[in-house]
Amino acid sequence: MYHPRELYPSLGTGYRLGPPQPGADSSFPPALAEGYRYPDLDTPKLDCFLSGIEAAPRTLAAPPPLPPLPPALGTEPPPPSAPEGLHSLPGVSLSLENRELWKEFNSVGTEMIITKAGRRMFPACRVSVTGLDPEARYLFLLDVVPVDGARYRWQGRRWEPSGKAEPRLPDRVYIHPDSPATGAHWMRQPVSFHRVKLTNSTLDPHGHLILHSMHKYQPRIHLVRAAQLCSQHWGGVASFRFPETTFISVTAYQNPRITQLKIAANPFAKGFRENGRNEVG
DNA sequence: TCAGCTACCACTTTTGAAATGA
DNA sequence: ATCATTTCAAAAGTGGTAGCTG
Repeated sequence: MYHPRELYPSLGTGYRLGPPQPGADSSFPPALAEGYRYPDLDTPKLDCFLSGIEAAPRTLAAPPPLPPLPPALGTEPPPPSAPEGLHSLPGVSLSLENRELWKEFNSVGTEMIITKAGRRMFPACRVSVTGLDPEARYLFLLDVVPVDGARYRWQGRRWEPSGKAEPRLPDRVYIHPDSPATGAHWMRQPVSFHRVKLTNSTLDPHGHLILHSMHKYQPRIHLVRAAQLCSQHWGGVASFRFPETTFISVTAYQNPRITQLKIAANPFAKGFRENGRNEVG
């Protein structure tokens, strides 16, 4: 048993993404790879946790793009039983563990607070995985991508598009702190991304995922078969997204029903429940 | 003027080191 | 001496809100 946090103390944060290096051994045609970014290994932070591991090559192979994103928040029919995704890892599947909670939020229109210092997502993305090679090593990654090219505005009762989206911000990816770990490790128990933090600070120095406020986003989870964090040759890639995890980023909650749901479901907000801070008497 | 953002507040859970016990 | 459990203070995570800003 190894202890990833000791080996890679910087793991669990997000890293700036950059384009594939020329000459990378991509398994996919350039056209399909377009739009997908990879950890930029030039960042000092990444170099930091790479020290001590083998001198790793600097480019990761490219998975193909994901299918089109779902329709407007809160208006879509119930999602299919399986997440949409693309595989070069045959037999591997992911399921959203806290799907019922996500569906509850999604039925109202999920909002996620973003702050300068970084705010966790609630609900968090928690998935269980099957079909991995128990002996092989894998990386688990999470990123958040814009759903469309619109900015949104809360109009008292619903979210409505309100102009063009802000220019896209630098892509970052969150590397699950257990990465890399064996398939047996990942399949042993659900994989939680509850430590992911979202920020609206474009100059964020902490590696949090940078988003624009009042924009609609979709989290994606990527599973990469690779012995090392920065292995030159990926043994395969599977990318997943769950339509019910779509959300709008805000700096303050707009929909009171979302506030109620957050208070009811998030243990840290217990003080705001009726039998908590607001209790009369 | 006002929508959106920030800092701070009170409250809660989580974390980890120290103390204690077997 | 070692390991497991308990205790407790500090850190971190919540939404509310007043005030600021462009």
